[in-house]
Amino acid sequence: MEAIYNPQAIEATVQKFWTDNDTFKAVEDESKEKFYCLAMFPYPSGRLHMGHVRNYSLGDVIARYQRLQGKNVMQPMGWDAFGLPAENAAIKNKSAPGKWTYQNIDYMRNQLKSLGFGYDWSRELATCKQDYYRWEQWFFIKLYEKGLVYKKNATVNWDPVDQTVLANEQVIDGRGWRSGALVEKKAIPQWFIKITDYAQELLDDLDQLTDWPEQVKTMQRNWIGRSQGIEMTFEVDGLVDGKQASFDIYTTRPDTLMGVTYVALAAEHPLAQVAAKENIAKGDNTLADFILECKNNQTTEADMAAMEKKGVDTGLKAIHPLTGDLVPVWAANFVLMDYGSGAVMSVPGHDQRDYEFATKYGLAITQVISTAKESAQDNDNANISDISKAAITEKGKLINSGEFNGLDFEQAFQAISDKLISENKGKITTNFRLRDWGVSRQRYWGTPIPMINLANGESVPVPTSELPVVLPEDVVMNGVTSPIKDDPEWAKTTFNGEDALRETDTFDTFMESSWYYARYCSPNDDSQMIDPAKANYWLPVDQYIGGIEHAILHLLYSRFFHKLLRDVGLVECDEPYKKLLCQGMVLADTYYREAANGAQDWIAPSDVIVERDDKGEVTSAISKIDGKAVISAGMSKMSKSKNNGIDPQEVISKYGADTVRLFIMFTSPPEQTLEWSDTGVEGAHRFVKRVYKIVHDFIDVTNGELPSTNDLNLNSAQKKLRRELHKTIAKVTDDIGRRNTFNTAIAAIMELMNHLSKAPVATNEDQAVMLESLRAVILMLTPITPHMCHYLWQELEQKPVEDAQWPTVDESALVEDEKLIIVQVNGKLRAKITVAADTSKETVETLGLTDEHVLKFTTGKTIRKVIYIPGKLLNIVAN
RNA sequence: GCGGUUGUGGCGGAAUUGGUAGACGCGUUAGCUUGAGGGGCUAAUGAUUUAGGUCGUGGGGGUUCAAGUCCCCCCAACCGCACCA
Repeated sequence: MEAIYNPQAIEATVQKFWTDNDTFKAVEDESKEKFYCLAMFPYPSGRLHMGHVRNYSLGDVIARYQRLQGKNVMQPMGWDAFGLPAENAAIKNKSAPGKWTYQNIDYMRNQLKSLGFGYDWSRELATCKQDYYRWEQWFFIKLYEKGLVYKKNATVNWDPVDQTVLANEQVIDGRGWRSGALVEKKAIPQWFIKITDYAQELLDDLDQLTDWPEQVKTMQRNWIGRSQGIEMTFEVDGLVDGKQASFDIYTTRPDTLMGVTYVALAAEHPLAQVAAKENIAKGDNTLADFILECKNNQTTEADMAAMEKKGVDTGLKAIHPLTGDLVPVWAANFVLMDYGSGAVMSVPGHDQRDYEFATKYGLAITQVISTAKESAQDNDNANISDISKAAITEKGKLINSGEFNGLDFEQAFQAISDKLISENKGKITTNFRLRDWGVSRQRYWGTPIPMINLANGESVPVPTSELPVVLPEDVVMNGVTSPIKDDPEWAKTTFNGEDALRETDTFDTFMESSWYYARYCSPNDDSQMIDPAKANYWLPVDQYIGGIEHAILHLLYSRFFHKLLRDVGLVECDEPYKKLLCQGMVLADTYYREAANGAQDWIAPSDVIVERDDKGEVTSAISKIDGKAVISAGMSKMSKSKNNGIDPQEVISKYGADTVRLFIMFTSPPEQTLEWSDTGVEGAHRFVKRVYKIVHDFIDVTNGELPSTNDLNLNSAQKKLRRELHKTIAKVTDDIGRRNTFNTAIAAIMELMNHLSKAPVATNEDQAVMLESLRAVILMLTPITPHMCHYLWQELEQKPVEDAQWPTVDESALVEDEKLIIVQVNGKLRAKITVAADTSKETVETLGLTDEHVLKFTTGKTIRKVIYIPGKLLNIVAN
């Protein structure tokens, strides 16, 4: 065994061993408990970034730990290969998205291998390959046949100059990123999947997910947004366009119905459009202009919330369904046609947005709810609700509401809905905030939607015998239009002998990522989407790991897809992911200089030297290149735009993959952000070298002849060391297996190592305890630094560590014969006393009360109370 | 704006059930070691102090014998918001 740790040589050798021996090939085996460990597959963007390294290190640590626990582990890997960046890169490089994607996959696969992740590469898949997406097309048709798919008009971002649809991220400050043109809203026909049919089940089944973070479940609950309310019809006074007109409104606050002073319609609402025409006829263009202006509004919720709330009176009057009063009908930019019915009732007295709107436009504000807060006699009046200053949004008793006065929220809900129902003007409904899933994208690099548009305007599915609808890969991107939309020949087809055109839209890439976890169970099956026997062995995924940014959309779509798969009989369980871990982002220092034009010139952290004072506090930072000062902007997410990305490849070649993995697992708990630190990496490297050295020195000192472990007679120092060892095994097992706090597990191993490096190895007993300890240290580190541990285990045991067993705790080693008791006076630490473990409560109290340090604080005072927490703490209350 | 999260030494973080705040690591300081390496080892390291103590977990209040941990109010930063993945 080499005396000097050489990670490059060890890692290459060990990786070859794993490949040659198919170490991580997973085979169904009913006799063993299975463990399916999955980290979210990457988008093949070119190179791995630290976020990937963190994600996959977490997965690999868990997978290897479970394997040492004796489980039959499957850990697959693949590529989320469709998406927008490939199109952008193809335009930039004048290449085809497919070619770029496959090159990236080849490069990144090698990077993953160099990090030593234990994947079953025989299960690798790429979503852009037709043997994958053909089953997605097949499944979409199944859903169509089940009535879960429909087509409707929906709004997209339209770039009027490039004549193309833009993704939200391609719209910057309301303008197209390439053309700079003001982006418009445009309604085009698109395909939707009825996720709302499953809204209740998606909500209810969150309760089954006991091993998911509470925050993710809360976010999903809020996103699904179940509410109970009333849907009612408002009639329009008089005739509109010569006809009777009405519109529907949903509200969760029917108790405030008597406070409605106006109603608001979306600018695109048909009634607003008609009113605009009628107003023009009367010479008033205000409404028409406003509707035109709203065409340029952004559609994202965040933009909507941020923008100024504006509206225009349509001139129409609606009839209040209970009072019969006429209320003005406004068109407003904050009401969206795509949400609900495209109309809202406005209660400025009890809704803050309505309040601001009414104040701005001089609309009436009526108070119909009185709260306890408001009537409280409180002269400080800091929290008193005052209708003259703001809306009262709390629930309370009804006032100014005629026959409903005095009712509370529940009573009013009941009474008002009863009345509306009896007059046939409304009904109680359950509403979901969740909207159906629009899966159409007007882009090229995605799964072609397997539908055919007939001459008569109808759409029909592609016959399954004609699947897959193949996406051509040998294309040229012009930067604007999708190649399959550009090519008039591609869409041409026939249906029942008649000429017809294929759908040229492609699927949202969330479609592919919604079922890949299931395809991994039978990735090469060319006769079916999923092999139910195999899927039912492996599923659900026992541990899923990914970024918190996927907490809502990906995880919700994928839960939905799983239920769809279940309902066509391909899988049995109700949920795809049993346990979920959401890792935090990876941050790095950021530095910049002011450029001449005032912009920030971002400087890579590797080009910066920081200077410190003698307390270790950072005083300044200078550039390595020119020695001049740079400005520190603190820590931010590693990104191209801030030029603060650390290339995993460079760190691996300098320190080895084991060091990178150890640093990442040690520096932060998994769900927190991780701050990159070069000195921290060096610290991790030092530890790896220490472990290597202690095993090397042990083998050296014992001359390869392992000590006898029978009939040992340990002295107290040896017993103490053994107690430390078994305490560490217990802690590490709990930290990795239950808590997923790898940082504290590693800290505990480091602490043990600090004891071990001071322990003697002179006698057989010394060596026996040391051997037991080193075996445990290697095993406990195997999930984290697998290459070194494989090598050391081979040296020590002449066997592959991957087939070893996780160490077990010897309870008898944990028994302590002495306890440290903390003695407090009035809750403040005053003394520490050591007593035999079986000392009685009375004795400890006497010892505590007569301790000289305690007496200093109790003399002249009366002892009021003595609290004893056995074996831990004694608190004396005296005054 | 809405929803979610986070806030502890010079820094990353620990404290799992309300019971010694600061484990482990980084940095810094001092010492030892001819030391082939991005060295090794030993020790110190929250602030303050009259050296008895006192103060200290984003800020303010509260509950308790005891609060980083529980409750109320506030502040700041970060993530998501349906066409980035």
